[in-house]
Amino acid sequence: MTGPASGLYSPFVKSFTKISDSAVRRLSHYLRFLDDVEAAGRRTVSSEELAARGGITSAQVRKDLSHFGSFGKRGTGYPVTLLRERIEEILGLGRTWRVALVGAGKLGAAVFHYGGFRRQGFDLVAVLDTDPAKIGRRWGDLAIEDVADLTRIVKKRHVELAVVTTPAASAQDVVDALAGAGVEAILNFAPRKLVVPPQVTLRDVNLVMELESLTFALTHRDR
Amino acid sequence: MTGPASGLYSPFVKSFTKISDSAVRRLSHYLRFLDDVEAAGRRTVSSEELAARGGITSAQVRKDLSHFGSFGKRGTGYPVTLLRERIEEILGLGRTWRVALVGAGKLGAAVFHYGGFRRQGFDLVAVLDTDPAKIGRRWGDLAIEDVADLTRIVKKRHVELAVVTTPAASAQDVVDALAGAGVEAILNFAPRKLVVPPQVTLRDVNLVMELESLTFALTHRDR
DNA sequence: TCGTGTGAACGAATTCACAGCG
DNA sequence: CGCTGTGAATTCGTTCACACGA
Repeated sequence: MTGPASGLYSPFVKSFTKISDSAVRRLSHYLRFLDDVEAAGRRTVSSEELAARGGITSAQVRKDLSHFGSFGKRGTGYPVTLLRERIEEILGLGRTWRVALVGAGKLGAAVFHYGGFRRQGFDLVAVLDTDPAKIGRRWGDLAIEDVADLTRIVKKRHVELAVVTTPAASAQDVVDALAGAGVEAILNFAPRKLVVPPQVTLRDVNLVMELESLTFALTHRDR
Repeated sequence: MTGPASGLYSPFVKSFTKISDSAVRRLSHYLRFLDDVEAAGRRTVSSEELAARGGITSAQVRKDLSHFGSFGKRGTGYPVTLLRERIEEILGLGRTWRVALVGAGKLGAAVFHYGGFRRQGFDLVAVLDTDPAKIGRRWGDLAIEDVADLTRIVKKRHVELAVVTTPAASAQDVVDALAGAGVEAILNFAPRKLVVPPQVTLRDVNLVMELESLTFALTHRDR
């Protein structure tokens, strides 16, 4: 996909190495809005409308999208369906991703049951835990398997992406195993700073950090 | 830095309205590292060490801290305990915060059982749900209560902060009620863009968005 | 005319580099 | 000497403002 115009779905002639994190998040935003708008039967949408949600300006929307091509029509706006497809493609959602969930506790269960998961192209192919009481139990059409078999399972099922919901203490061991087995990206919910080799993309979600950013805001806002 | 030495615990003569979000997150980072270092019995720590975790430079660390005063000693580094206390104070952790949890599903349970919660000054004073089968059930020393009583409960118990783990469909109603009852900050896990009045600070955690930022990275990294 | 696409201007955040203090 | 604290330089992200095409 990255080279000069091979056919069809390859408009990415530039390398996008400099797209900021916040810009990527905004693309996710636009995507969700486009889903709504499309469901409502609208055919086109303006940058102004895309911006209306969340403190984004229309110029920002246009700039974001212009990094990836020009999808809009002057005087009209953006065609809803096309734009949705293009953003999905940009975000890498034009395919399914094989995901493993490590940690079958309450948080793992919450992730597992979370609807938007499978629907959006994420295919959960394994659930792993260390607890003998949980191993073998069925979650939907998957049986919980032993973390001891992680490497074998990841390799055999070509897991590309993992969600880690283990306790903090075991998280580093788990990501070492995941990285060793070839997993390319990890979403970590364990409240622990993890070290991963450079070829692995890691993202942390940390409840305490989020709460602290709230208490900071409350403490320092001018009243 | 901060103006002419008023006393003791009030070095905040300037308004910190311009501290960036990422800077606040880094403060949380430093705090966690300081906890470790302190537990290990160290007395001082350098900006270089504080930076070592996560792609932060030592200059960044010094700059971050310098916004709030000068806590370090040249040639020596920062005194661990003092710096920890100061960062806690900066983040608003010098007190406890009264928290309500709305949504007693799997995610709510995960948040509830999350250890680092109560330990770090967050005092959970209510758990609410709509499900009659759940209402009345005990979670630890709290009974799950009816969301219909939210306003009364929030007011009576002086809830300042709420964590929303309801399904997407009910999240907006819940935050409307929370905001109406005087809650000042909300951490939202429901996958829905929420509207809150300006005096309420809202933070979203969205699984799909996090996954999309991973698939974007995987799709566009140069191999 | 309307709204995109985009250079140019601006502003915010990070890094550099070094003076100065312990 | 070692390491902080901080202006200056730089990089990065956002907003402005308008030419241009549908």
